[in-house]
Amino acid sequence: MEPGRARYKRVADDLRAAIRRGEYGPGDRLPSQPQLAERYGLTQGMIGRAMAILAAEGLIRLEFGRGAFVLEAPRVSRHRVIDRDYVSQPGSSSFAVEQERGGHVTKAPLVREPEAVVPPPEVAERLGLGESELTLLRDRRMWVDDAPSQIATSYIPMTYAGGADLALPDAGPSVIYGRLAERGFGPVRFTEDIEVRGATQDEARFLRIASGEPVFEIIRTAIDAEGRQVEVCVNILPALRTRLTYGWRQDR
Amino acid sequence: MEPGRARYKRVADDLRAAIRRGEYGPGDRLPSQPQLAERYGLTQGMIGRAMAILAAEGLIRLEFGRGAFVLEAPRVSRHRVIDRDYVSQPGSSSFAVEQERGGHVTKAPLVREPEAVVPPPEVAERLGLGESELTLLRDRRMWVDDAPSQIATSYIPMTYAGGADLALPDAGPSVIYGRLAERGFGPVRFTEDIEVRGATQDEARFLRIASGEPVFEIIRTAIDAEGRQVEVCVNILPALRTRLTYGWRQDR
DNA sequence: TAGTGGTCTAGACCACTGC
DNA sequence: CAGTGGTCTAGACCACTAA
Repeated sequence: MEPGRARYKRVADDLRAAIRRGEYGPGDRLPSQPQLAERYGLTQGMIGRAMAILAAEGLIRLEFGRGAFVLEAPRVSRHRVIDRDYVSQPGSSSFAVEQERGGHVTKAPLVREPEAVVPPPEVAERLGLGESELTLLRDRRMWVDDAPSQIATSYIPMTYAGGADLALPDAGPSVIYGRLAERGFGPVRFTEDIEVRGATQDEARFLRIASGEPVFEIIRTAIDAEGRQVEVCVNILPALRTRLTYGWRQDR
Repeated sequence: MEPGRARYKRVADDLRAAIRRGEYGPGDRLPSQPQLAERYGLTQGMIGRAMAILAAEGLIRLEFGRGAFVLEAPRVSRHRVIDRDYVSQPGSSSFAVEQERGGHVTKAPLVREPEAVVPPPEVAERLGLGESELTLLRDRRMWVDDAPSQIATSYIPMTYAGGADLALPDAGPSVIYGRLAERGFGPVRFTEDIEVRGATQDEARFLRIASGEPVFEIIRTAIDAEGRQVEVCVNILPALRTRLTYGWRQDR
C-alpha cells in the first residue's frame, strides 16, 4: 500500500482492488466495519469513511443494519442511433421506444400541468430568448418497470407552442414534435450537451440515489429547417447506473 | 434545514445552496473550518467532512494550508458533430482538431511503444475477438495547453493492424483511419458508449483530480463497410470538467 | 509563526435489521 | 436481543502555506 496516503484511503484502495479482482463478487457482503477495523488496525469510524468512498463511486451499497454489498450495477442503456439507415422518424429513437423494444414497461406522467414559465438561463441561451421571455414547460418523471429512470423537462417558446394542444398530459416527444411539424416548426437538427454534476436533493429522492451522487444532465436542443430553436429538453439520469450510446455513419 | 438528516450533510446542503445562490462566487474563499465549526455548532472534523462532500461534487477545491475555494469549473468541450453537412472526412471531427480550432495547442505523446496485447474483456467483446487473440495497443496521454486532458487507449486487431507502420509514434486517429482505409478496412460506422465511474489512482494522478472523482469512460467502436470491427478506442476524461456534445440531422 | 486543511483515536450513542 | 451502519465529540497531531 502506497505510503503517505491517508490510511482510510488506502483501505478504500485495498477493498476497491479486491472487488475489481473479483475477490468479492456482485451481491457479496463485505466484512463488517468492526471486523475490518481490527484487520486494518483502525477505528470503526475510519473504516466507515473508507466504505463511504466506495459507495460514492457506485461500487458498493451500504444498507442500514444489514451490511455492505457489492453492486452488480446493471447499467440501463439509453441509445441515440443517429443513422439514416436505422431511423426514419424523429420520435422513433426516443427513450420510451428504445426501452419498450426490450419488453419493458414505461410510464412518464406529468408532474404538474404544463405552464408558461421563464426558463433558466442555460435554456434561454440555447433557445435564443431574451430575459423574461416565456416558454411552455412540461415536467415529467419517467419510470421503467416501476423503477424511476429519469427526469425530463421540456421548454418550448410560446411563439411555437401556440394553442393549448401541446399541453396534453400524455404527449411524449414524438407527439410534441409531430405537432410542431404540423405548424411548420418540425425539428430536423438536434444537439445534445452532456454534463455530469452532483444530484440535488430533489433529484436524488426521485432517482433513489444518494444526494450528490453524479447524474447526467443532458440538454437536447431541437432546431427546425429554418434554423429556429424550437425546443430544449433537459434530462437528468443517474450517471453511475446509465450507459449512453451514440451511433452514426460517416462515409467519405 | 431538513431535520433527521445528518448535521454535517445539512451543512453541506447549506453551503451548496449558498454557492448556487451566488453568495460565494467563483474564486471566493469559504470561511475556514474552525469558523464554520463555531457558526454551526459542530467540531472542525465534521465541517471538514461537509466540505469534502462539496469537493467531491466538483463545487469547491480544498487547498492545503490555503483554504476552500469556489470553482469556476470552466468545462472543456468535446464535440462530435455527426452531420454530413459539417464533416466530410473521418478524422476531421477529432478531439485535437476541435481543440486547435479554438487556438489551443495539443499534444498526445505515446506513453509507451505500441505493442501486441490481449485486450480487456469489454474491448475484446466489441471487437468480436475470442480469448487470448492479440491486438495492437496504442496508449496515449493527451494535453491541451500544458494541462492534462484525456487518456486514449486504442486497440486494433492484429489482422487489420498488419505491418508496423500503424505503430508510428505521432499518428493520431485520422492517420490511423487513413492507413486502415488504404488496406480496405476504412471505418464508416461508429458507436460510442459513455459510462461514468470513479477514477483509478493512475487516472487521477494524470488528470490531476481526486482518486474516485467521476470520469467519463467513452468506448468508441469503428466499423468498416463490411461490418468488421476494425478498432476500439477507450477515452478517459474528467467528467466534472468536461462537456460532451453530439449533433446530428434527422430529416423525415 | 499562525492559520489552514487532513487525519486519527477512543469512546459514545443512535437507528435500523433480523433473529 | 445482538449486530450493523451512521453520526458525533473532544482532543490530538500532522503537513502545508503565507507572512
